[in-house]
Amino acid sequence: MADVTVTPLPNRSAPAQAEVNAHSEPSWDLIELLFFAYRDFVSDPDDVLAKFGFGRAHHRVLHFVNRHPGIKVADLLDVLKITKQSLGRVLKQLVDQGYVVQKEGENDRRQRLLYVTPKGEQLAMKLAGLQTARIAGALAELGPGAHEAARRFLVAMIDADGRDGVQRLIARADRARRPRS
Amino acid sequence: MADVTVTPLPNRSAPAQAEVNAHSEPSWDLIELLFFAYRDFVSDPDDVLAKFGFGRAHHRVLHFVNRHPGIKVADLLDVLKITKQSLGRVLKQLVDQGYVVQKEGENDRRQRLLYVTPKGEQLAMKLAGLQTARIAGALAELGPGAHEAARRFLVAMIDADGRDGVQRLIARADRARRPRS
DNA sequence: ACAGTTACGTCAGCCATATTGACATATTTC
DNA sequence: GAAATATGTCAATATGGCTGACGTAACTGT
Repeated sequence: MADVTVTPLPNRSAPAQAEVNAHSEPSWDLIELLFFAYRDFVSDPDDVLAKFGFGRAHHRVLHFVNRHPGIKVADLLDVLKITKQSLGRVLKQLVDQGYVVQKEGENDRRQRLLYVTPKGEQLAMKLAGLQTARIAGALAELGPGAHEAARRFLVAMIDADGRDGVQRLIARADRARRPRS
Repeated sequence: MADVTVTPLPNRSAPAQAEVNAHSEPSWDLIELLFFAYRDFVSDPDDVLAKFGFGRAHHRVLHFVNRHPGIKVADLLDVLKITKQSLGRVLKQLVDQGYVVQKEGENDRRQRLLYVTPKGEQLAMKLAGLQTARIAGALAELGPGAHEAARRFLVAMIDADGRDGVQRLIARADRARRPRS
């Protein structure tokens, strides 16, 4: 595919964009900015986690357990899109070291519902704080409405069929962590 | 590295709570949306790459060599922030299989300047096309100005000290790939 | 009540990608 | 000519994915 045709496209940093599609010039700027932004975004937590002997995998598990107290193992697997074997390794470490606890489900005693301990919550919140600081710094540089613009862009970047699920997940988590508000 | 000191923070959630480093409620929505959006963003190329026996590492190398014809190995290492040993493995595969070629530097014959072959360019453009399609689809759902808003947000998310370098990199690449415009 | 399904765990092995550290080889620079 | 630079390579190690197979407890439906 793709003759790399030289389309002049005087797309300076001005507003009013070109309608880009697969046949036209790639969106080099956003492709690369996503790469760099995401790399830096995860680097802050990485540094802290390294001191605990943890990695990114632990972060993701801890994060979603913190956000979804009582989440089922199966649901966590679904969110992370990894196998139970992969999850098992990091989850075991988090449990053994007292960051996460497992409780039997009340209705269904096969389930191992996951909760963060106070120690786990502390770490999770610390990591979230780092990422929030970066986000807040970025949004502060931009005008009001930047938060909403970023949110809408990111939502639109998610697979169409997973989009609603993700948004429901986020909304549900907001309620879960704020039981009596 | 920041004592995690208490910071009272009248937290209406359950027991013994939350010390956010960033003295405010975490930006849960953007934190999670970045995770999901980026995961889907890289999944399209991943699927194609798998058919070639390549992975994400190959994609990154191919991408930046394509964008920066004649890039020095040292500069590529700097952009990717990996070690030369890590680069060496994937680069060797790309060279052996005819996606990338190395040429001696004219001024400095120690350098091995990197270029994509036509075959390499074709693959790089195919992958960029997939990511561009996703981006274009997202931007099309949002109003005009969404591209610029996304660009500014992502730039602001990059480490302050790397930001200028990244933007110069992108601008330079735009010129490099468009020699006779 | 029993068969089948579900939720979860675990053992074993493989692969990709990253790391550190040491060393080798040209080549350029001072 | 010595030192610094650009690159390559060998070896060992860690992390975090994967597949496949198997096990066990608990729920579900006829």
